[in-house]
Amino acid sequence: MRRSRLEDVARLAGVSMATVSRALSSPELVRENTLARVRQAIDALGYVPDASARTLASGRSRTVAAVVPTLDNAIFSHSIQGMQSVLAANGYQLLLGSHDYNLDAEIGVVRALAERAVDAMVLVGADHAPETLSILNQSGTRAILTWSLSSQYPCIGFDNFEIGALAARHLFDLGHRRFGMISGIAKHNDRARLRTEGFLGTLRALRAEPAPASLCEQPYSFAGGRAGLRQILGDAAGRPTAVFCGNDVLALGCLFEAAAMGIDVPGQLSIVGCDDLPITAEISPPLTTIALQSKSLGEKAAKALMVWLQDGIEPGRTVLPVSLVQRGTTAPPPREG
Amino acid sequence: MRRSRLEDVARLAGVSMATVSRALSSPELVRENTLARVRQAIDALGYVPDASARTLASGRSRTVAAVVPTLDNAIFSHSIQGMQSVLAANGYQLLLGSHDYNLDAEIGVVRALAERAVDAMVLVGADHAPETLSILNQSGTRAILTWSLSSQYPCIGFDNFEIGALAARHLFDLGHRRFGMISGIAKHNDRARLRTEGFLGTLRALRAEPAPASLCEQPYSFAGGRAGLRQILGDAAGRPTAVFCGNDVLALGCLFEAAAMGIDVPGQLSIVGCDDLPITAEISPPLTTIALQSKSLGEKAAKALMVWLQDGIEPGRTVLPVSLVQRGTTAPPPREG
DNA sequence: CTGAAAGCGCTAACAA
DNA sequence: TTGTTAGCGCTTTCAG
Repeated sequence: MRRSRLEDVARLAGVSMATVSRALSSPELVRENTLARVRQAIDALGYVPDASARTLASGRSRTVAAVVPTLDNAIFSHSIQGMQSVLAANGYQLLLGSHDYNLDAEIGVVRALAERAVDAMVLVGADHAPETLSILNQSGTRAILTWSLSSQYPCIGFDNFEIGALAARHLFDLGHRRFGMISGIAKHNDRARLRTEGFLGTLRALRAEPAPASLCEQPYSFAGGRAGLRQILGDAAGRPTAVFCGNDVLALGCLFEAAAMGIDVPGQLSIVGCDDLPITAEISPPLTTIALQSKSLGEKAAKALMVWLQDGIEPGRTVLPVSLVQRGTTAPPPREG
Repeated sequence: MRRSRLEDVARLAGVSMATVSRALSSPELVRENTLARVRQAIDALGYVPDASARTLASGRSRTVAAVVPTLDNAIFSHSIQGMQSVLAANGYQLLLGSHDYNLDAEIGVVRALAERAVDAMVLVGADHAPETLSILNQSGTRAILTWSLSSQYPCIGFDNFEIGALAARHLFDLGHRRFGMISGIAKHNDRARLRTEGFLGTLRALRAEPAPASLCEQPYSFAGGRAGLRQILGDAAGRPTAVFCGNDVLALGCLFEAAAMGIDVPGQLSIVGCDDLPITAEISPPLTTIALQSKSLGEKAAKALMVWLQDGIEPGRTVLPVSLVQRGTTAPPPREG
């Protein structure tokens, strides 16, 4: 028993294919009575429309693609979850791709997705291979950048420089003068780069720039945070009293390592993270972090996309607020002794 | 300048459309020389094939859909990440849906996805609305169940009853005799139900079944775990000395609440979780939990799907191993006094 | 090894 | 308000 088609429904309902098509996509154009007959026929046959035919004929796929570095980080899975809800509520589906922080891999993912004739694509960050952009261009796929800000493309994100600056000012104001930073891998990642620049630039202006030995890059994992702390604590001499981590996962790793090393937090060492993952408020001591609201980012990006696709209004540049949440891992530095 | 089509490539290369089509999907059927000319034309025009046309004509979309309760739980985002990698490596794309643990919402999601003419669908659990199954049936979409086991459908998952049993035996063997359980919401969730049954059934056989007051259901969140502990600790009289939580998020919430209440873990209370999230090994005390390997589940499900789609071999019923990892939150019960 | 031609199932003018 | 009809861009027999 083969899958039923529009024609079968039309025959059973005693109307034309066009009417069934309208009943499906613009019911307001069909008389009440006819509509009922069509719906009955659809139920009776268990008719399921074929999206590829619909896409081919209409030129719109009602599908949006999102390409993220990884789903293993809660901030991305949360923002995807937020996007997904909004999209589904508008009858759109989400195609997903990931590239594990590799912009060359991203090219292939974007190409594969562009072939799918998606109506729009969501990318993370402002760093992309030229080829990625040209594929988007040649296939005529609309794109929106998230997490970062851009002057060239529609975007919705955070001021990552300001995030670093916020951390710097908070720690400086507490009285710290010797700083360290554990950044994510900066290559292929403008968010990581800008946070570092914001942190260091602000400290420089305050005449408190850390020594290069107090800076390091680590992969976004607990292990990375642990290794980072060990690395920047190298020599006991100019040892930092405060460290800013590129995100909460690094900060948590750093905190765990401090505990393992018997370093009191925040007594001997202050730690600031970024993202405000739910767990950061629960552990002990709770983590001082910079709140980003990733879920809201996803929802807002999806909403902007819906407006773009449905009303043709291209999204501009939206800057989402960031704020430092002081909790238990920051305090004034220990007295020199 | 409009997007170029197969016909444009054919004209430029001086061959027929059929040859270009073959050059793309079965290059081994085309003479070396011709192939080169076609490839050159493709590059020159920046030709990107249209997947909807290809899908309509061939009946295969090279797209797989996954429907999960939520991406907010790391176990699902990890398994999706695992699936995604395997799929991408085989030239398949992943369409994503979620329903927030609501099986009625799942119907709509599955319908929307089935319309997309996906080649196969991955569902979570064995609990599904009859309508969900009939949509899959009528649209001829192949489906595989994950996380749970089923005798009716291809599946790859865990023996959730055994998970509960494992926790029960571990705690009983440590000497505990008064037990509590904080389950996830069992409605619409066979995993939660079976874990509870495994736990209670095993204790019953050991003549140590907990009182109903020591059992509760909570949403999968830290707040749920906290509320759960407060609830089952109600009366100090028959207060449990050990509690099994439906997953690690609940267990973590439970652990946080115990800390807040000044209850020593594991001195006064033992806690067992399930999932083995990375964080459970890092916090203090580290959580005793049941390891599930969610990423591997996703990869294996995707691989089974690839075999099904490419070689026509329907996957059977795969049971993935589970094992209890004893860490710091379980110990013998306190001495009565 | 290559070409011609018939659809795949649906939408969107245009007509009625 | 409804029907007729011509494609959408590609794959795939079937011939040659």
